Amino acid sequence: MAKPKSNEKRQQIFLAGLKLFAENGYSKTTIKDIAQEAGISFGTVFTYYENKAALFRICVTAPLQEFRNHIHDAREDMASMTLIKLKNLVEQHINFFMEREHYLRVIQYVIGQPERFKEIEALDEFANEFRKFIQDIVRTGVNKGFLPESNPEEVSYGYLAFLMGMRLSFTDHANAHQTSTFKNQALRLFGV
Amino acid sequence: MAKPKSNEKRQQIFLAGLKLFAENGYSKTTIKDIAQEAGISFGTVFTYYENKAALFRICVTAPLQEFRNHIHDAREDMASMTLIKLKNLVEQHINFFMEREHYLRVIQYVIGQPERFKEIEALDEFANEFRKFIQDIVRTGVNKGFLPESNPEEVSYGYLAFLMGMRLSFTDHANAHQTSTFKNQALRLFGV
Amino acid sequence: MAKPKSNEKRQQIFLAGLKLFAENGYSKTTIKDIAQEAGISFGTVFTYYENKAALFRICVTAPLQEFRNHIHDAREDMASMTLIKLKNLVEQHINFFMEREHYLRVIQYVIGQPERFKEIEALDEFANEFRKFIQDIVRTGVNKGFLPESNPEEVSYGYLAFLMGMRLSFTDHANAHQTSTFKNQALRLFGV
Amino acid sequence: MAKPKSNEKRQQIFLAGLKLFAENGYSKTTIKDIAQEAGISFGTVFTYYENKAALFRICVTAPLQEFRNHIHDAREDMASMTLIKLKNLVEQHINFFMEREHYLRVIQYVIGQPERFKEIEALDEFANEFRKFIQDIVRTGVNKGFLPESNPEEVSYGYLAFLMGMRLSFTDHANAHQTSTFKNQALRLFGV
DNA sequence: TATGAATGAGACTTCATTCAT
DNA sequence: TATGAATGAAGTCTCATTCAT
Repeated sequence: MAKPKSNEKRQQIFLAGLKLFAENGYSKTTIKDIAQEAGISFGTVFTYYENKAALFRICVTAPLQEFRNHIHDAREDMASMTLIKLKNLVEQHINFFMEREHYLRVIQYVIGQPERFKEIEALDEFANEFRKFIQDIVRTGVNKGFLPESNPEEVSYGYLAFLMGMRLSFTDHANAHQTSTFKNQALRLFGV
Repeated sequence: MAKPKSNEKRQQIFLAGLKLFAENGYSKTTIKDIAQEAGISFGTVFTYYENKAALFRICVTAPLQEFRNHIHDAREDMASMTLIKLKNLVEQHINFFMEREHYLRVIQYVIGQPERFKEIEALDEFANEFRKFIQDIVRTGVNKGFLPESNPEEVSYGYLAFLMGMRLSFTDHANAHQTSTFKNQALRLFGV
Repeated sequence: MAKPKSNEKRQQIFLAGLKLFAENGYSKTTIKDIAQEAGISFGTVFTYYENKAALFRICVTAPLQEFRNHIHDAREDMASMTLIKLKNLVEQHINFFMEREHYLRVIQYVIGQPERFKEIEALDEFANEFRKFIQDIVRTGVNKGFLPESNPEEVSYGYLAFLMGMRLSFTDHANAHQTSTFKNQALRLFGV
Repeated sequence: MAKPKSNEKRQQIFLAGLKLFAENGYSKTTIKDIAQEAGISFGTVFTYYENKAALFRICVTAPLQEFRNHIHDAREDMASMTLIKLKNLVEQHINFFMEREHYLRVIQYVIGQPERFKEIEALDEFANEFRKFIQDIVRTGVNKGFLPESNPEEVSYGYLAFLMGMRLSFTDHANAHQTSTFKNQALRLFGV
């Protein structure tokens, strides 16, 4: 039989893992910690996930779908893209990446160990998809005239670099650094 | 008389630690791994560094001085800053950050766990210093007229974010991604 | 439901620790040795005791209660104390100390390193209590006339010294040395 | 060639070892500690003693000669033994044992591990010699009439037990406990 | 399904010993 | 002879995983 089990508990474990892996890295995070965070006994973790590595893999790959949905929603609107819409999109991206500090760290963890984690392929695929999307926007914007002449690939790499680096550019975790600090700069990468 | 402690060996251990901490994180990296990378016996590591945490601390803080020197050299030239000089500086920064993949990963590791690593203060201090430097450039550039009107603080945050994120924006470790891919985008953050 | 922690196993570890700490001292005794003696895996020791020092602490302090009970039982009889009863008590003490060779050695180990082991306070307290008890007996005996005039404090120190030293006065571990060898001498310390 | 070397340094190491082995036991005491106490480099210890065990062996056996001399001096006087002389002798013994707290602990350490230390034979031999001496005194005293009828063997065991235990009967290391506290009790063991 | 006692691989670290200087 | 850098055996302890309950 598949996995009837309690999906609620499975989700609790997942969220606990996501949080703790992000905060402490893979090795420092223990199954016991995760169980405690999820409010269950550590033995139960193994009821829902084969082992620690399997849980980590899920924690890395599962959230990508959320990112993807974010992109696809906007992609349908490509034909009707305007500068106003781009500005809104950039704001959404910044909020999205700023809020996912934990998850970004997990991703960085995996990028840094490509041989160790095969999940990197899923990340790679997502990054390609995201850059393609940005390149489409640039081309559309240039064609429509609301963006200056640009190298789409350069913009896509630069914009992703910017988003990935935002949360690393300040060490304090106070929420003093608002989206607004970064929004103007992000738009400059589009030449606006 | 016995052989004195060899600074060469100390440096070998340091470089091995820097590389492996960056690649695998703190916990996954073992003293044995470091010793092997450095071509010595694991016991020798303890001849040169009190313990693993002390070695890590050095790996985090020692390179900062190099960064600092980089900045200070340019700072003396502030009065004679021109667009050409800024372009050269940006190119240097990009090369510098792109080459220090290992070290950047260590820094990210520490930023991500501020409670765990007190060395973060040294990082904080450096980041402040770096941003101040960028803000000076922006003000100078605006005054001299080779940069458009800008918010110096925003530029400094955005530029640091960009530099920190560059190496995370692509997962393949091929050296296909040259400085040139990022240089134009970096300059855009200055409004150029 | 899982198996609850077994008090039996806890006791096995305790006894193994008591024996081996006594025979080999603290540092020479390894957790592995203790586990082997207790017939368990070394990891299990840490299920029942936080660490080696904690186990040692228990090995030092727990048996004191047994000593105390021994004393208190007799203390209730103080009013009806006679020479016959004193002789029985001394015989009990000698048997008790002779049988606890292991434990005495642990105590000696702690006494010898007062800065290292704070448990020494519990030992101190017990020693005071024991000497007080002996002093009561001496006073009672002198009052009742079955003991000659004596300095109660001197007797109490001498008697405790004698009991502590018995097991160190012969190096062979044969059981040739019976209680009887020491009983007459112990009574002489009471002036009998 | 034998061992010309510096006898002074050899002696320094010996004294340092005696002190530290006594204070901390065998395992806890490191060669580095001993070297530091002796004011030399730890490598030099190996110039004078083959290894740690060899140094320990010397620390256990060498002082026995001093004990022996103490006894032999008195033995020559056996014919002229009197109660006065016995009292003096007992006082000397008590002082001697009270002062050698460290060394007594080393001896206890060896007694407790008879299989580990072959030096125990030297200890055994000394203990036999000492008890024989005490037995001679008892017999002489009984013959001369200044001691009551006694079992010489019992007295010798009891007296040695008392001397060995004295320093263990109080945990504080203050010098409040003078010889006098124990002298009367020691004499009681002789029936005086 | 949920629990946690039992296990042992593997990490960090200490320290006796060797040996080049 | 004196030194201390280099080494690795061995100890303590953590923690992923198994499995009986």
